Formats: sequence, C-alpha cells, structure tokens
Amino acid sequence: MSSEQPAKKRISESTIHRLSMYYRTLSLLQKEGYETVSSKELANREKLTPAQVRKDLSFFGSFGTRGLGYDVNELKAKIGEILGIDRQWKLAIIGIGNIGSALVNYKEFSRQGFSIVKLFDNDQRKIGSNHKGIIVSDIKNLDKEIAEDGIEMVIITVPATVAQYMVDDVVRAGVKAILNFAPINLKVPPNVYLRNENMSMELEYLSFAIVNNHTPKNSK
Amino acid sequence: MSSEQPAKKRISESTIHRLSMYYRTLSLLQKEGYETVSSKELANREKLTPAQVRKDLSFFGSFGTRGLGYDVNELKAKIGEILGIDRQWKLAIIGIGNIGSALVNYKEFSRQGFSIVKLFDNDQRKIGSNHKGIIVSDIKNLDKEIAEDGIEMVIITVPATVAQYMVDDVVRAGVKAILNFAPINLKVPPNVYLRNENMSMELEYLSFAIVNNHTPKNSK
DNA sequence: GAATGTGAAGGTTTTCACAGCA
DNA sequence: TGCTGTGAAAACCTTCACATTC
Repeated sequence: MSSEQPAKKRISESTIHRLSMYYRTLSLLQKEGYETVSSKELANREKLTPAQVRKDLSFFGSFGTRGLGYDVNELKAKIGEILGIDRQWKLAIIGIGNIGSALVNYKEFSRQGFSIVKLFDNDQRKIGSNHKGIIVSDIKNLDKEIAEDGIEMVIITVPATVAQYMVDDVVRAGVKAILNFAPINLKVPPNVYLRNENMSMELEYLSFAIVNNHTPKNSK
Repeated sequence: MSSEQPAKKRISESTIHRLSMYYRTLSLLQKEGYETVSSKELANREKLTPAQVRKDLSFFGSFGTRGLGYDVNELKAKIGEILGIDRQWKLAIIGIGNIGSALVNYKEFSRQGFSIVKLFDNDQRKIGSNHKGIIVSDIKNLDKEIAEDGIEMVIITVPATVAQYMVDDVVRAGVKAILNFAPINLKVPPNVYLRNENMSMELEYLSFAIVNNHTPKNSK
C-alpha cells in the first residue's frame, strides 16, 4: 500500500482562469474544424505566451504530443474534467430583479453545464411567476428547497442589505459555492467558496486606466 | 527646465482592484460615522493584511497620520481622484438584451459616477423604446451619436458574432474604453482599453474549487 | 524538424519588520 | 504608545531555454 501523495501543488487563480479561456477557445477551434493545436496557436488567440500555456497544462499532466501539439477534442475534454464542468451543476438564483432575471436567460451558463433549476424572491408579485419555465419560489422556503434539490451553487442577486441572510440560509442548506453580485463583503464558513462579481469595479479599472495612461501587463 | 520624470512605477491590476474595494468600504465607514480608520481595520474588512493596504496607498502618496490612521473622508476623496471617479463618465450600452437592459438599471454604476446616456440596438422593436428615460437608438447611428455626445466608454452586450463590428465602430468614434460581455476575444488598437466580463468564468472557478478542494490565496 | 514538458532564471507582488513621526 | 511608510526578504508567477520525444 504505497502512499504516493503527489504533493499537489497549489494552482494559482490565474491558471484556473486561463484554463477557462483555453476551454472556450478549444470549443471554437472544434467548430472551425481543427483537430490539433499548438501551444503557440492557443497562446496567440489569448494574447499569452506559448510557455504560459504549456506551464498551465503541465500542472495537471502531459496532454500533448511532441512535434505535433494537442488534440483539440482530447484537450478540451481534459480541461473540462479539470474544471469540473464535465457534469451538470444545479444552481439557484436568489433575487429575481434586473440582474437575476437577466441571468436566467444567460446562455453561456447552460452551455458550460450550469443549469439553473430554482429561482427565489420575496416579492409576492414575483413569486409564482414563470421565467424560462421555472416558477419563482418564495424565499421563505429557501433552505428547504435548496436542500431537497441538492443544489450546490447559488447566485445571489438581492440587495446588499439582505444578502448576508440569504447566504446564511443557503450555507445551512448545504450549498458549497456562492457567486455574489451584491456590493457587500459577505461572510461564509471556510468550507464554502465565495466569489464576488462587481461590475463597477471593472469600470473603475477602465477609468483609472484612461486617467493614468495605464499600461496593463496581462489584462483580463 | 528641469526634467524630473518621477519614474512612475507600474501599478498592478490587483492594486487598482483593491483601491476600488477600499473606496467602497470607505463609503460604508462614512455612513457608519467613522472619522478615522487604520490600515488594520480597512484590511480586516477586505480580508487583507494591513501591510498590503499601506503598500497599495504608498504608490500614490502618504495619506495617513502616524499613530492615528487615515481620515475617512479625505482618503475616500483621494482614492476617488486616483481612480478617476471624481467626475462623471458618460457611457453607452450597445445591445439592449437581457444583460444590457439589466445594466441600465444597475444602481452601482450611477453611484460611482458612471452615467449611462445612450442605448443602442439593431432590433426595430427595441429602437425608440424607453428605458429609464433613455430612448433606444438605432445602431446605424452608432459612431455619429457616440462622437456627438463625447462618450468615452461603452458597454458591449451584443451577441459574440457581431461584437467586433460594434467595437470597430465605437473605436472609430473615439471611445477610449470598452467593457465587453460578449464571450469572444475582441481586437482593439493599443490606445483603447478593453476589459472582458465573463460570468461563466466565475462559475467555472467555483466548480474547480469544489472539485479540487482548492485553497485560494487571495480570492476575489 | 517540430513542438512539448520542465527545471532554472527572471520578474512581480506580498509580507515582514522596523525606523520615524504624531 | 500607536500606527504609518517603506526598504528588504519571501513568496509567487511568468518566461527562458533546452533536453526530450514524436
């Protein structure tokens, strides 16, 4: 019984983001009929260096063929597996306001295996209404319904003032990851992943860049 | 005629993002009635280290008082100036679909001085309709209207297939920065800033984190 | 010959630790 | 005494360069 713990190097967030980019580009290459792609070609499309591409992939294994490059289908499948999007994730959206309802219809989500199965709101006028075949539930039943459906991720699009209550509820119901659009620093226990989406921040970066003539290194 | 070029250190993107975070937290501290804040308190609220806060600020000057901390109003004003949000920015949204129309109503934008003044679409059913007091214009007049209004930033929320055409148009009209929601790698000339907002990428990160038990270092 | 995979080098960002000032 | 501002050290990430393989 050997215990070869492979010492699992910490993967940087940038590497993970780039994997997402590679994945999207590989889908495109598939459509364009490519069977094989080199790190150079992949890098060009993302404005990265070939070495960066190879290094990123090397953290997870050796997927290429020397002298040839990477098999497009194979690499895409492999990255999908690494990212955990070789399966369906069930999500709920909490807060069916402007952004919440826009996200119900956001096609990129379903395309990557993120399937929105429940919607919640506290507004009586919204509860019971139908969005893309999903009936909006009363937020009162949040934890019960989340737990019943085995939902593992939620998207929070409620006002900042109530966001923390929603988080506490869904955490209790067993949610493992939260994408938060409310402009507030939420608290989650250490076993729950939280990501904040802040669109003003992106505009603020642009504003800074214009005003300061910023020369970005490797901008998003 | 001295030529003291201050060698202007390149500021990292992370520093700029953190400035945005400080700015938001300082607004909150104002509301909570704080007059003064230490790097420690500021750091706690963002889950950062005090040294990080101080270092970030030090790139731009010395804004604090030893033994005391920072004056909340003063620091907020200073960061606003650095970020270039001590003024109004006129924006246009191109593509009034789900996301575009959600963003028209997004309050965080106006709160930070980003004022949406024009909307564009190519759909005859949408052109002429009213969103928050703004009449949707025909995309045919894009460059003319953008130039006339002196719009410097645009948000692109059209399908990936047409996004590049929109970009080419607005660049010709003199736009300096673009926030892109279309899932495609756009080309812009070097004097135009481009930022991509990709919400699936955030979910993919969460998916990766769950599947791989990722321990993030300094997650968004 | 062509392109991967990877240690080592180089660069950047964060953290430490302490001098300096209110 | 308390907290900033900042060089220097440590950690981290990217790029180089080349041995290796097809």
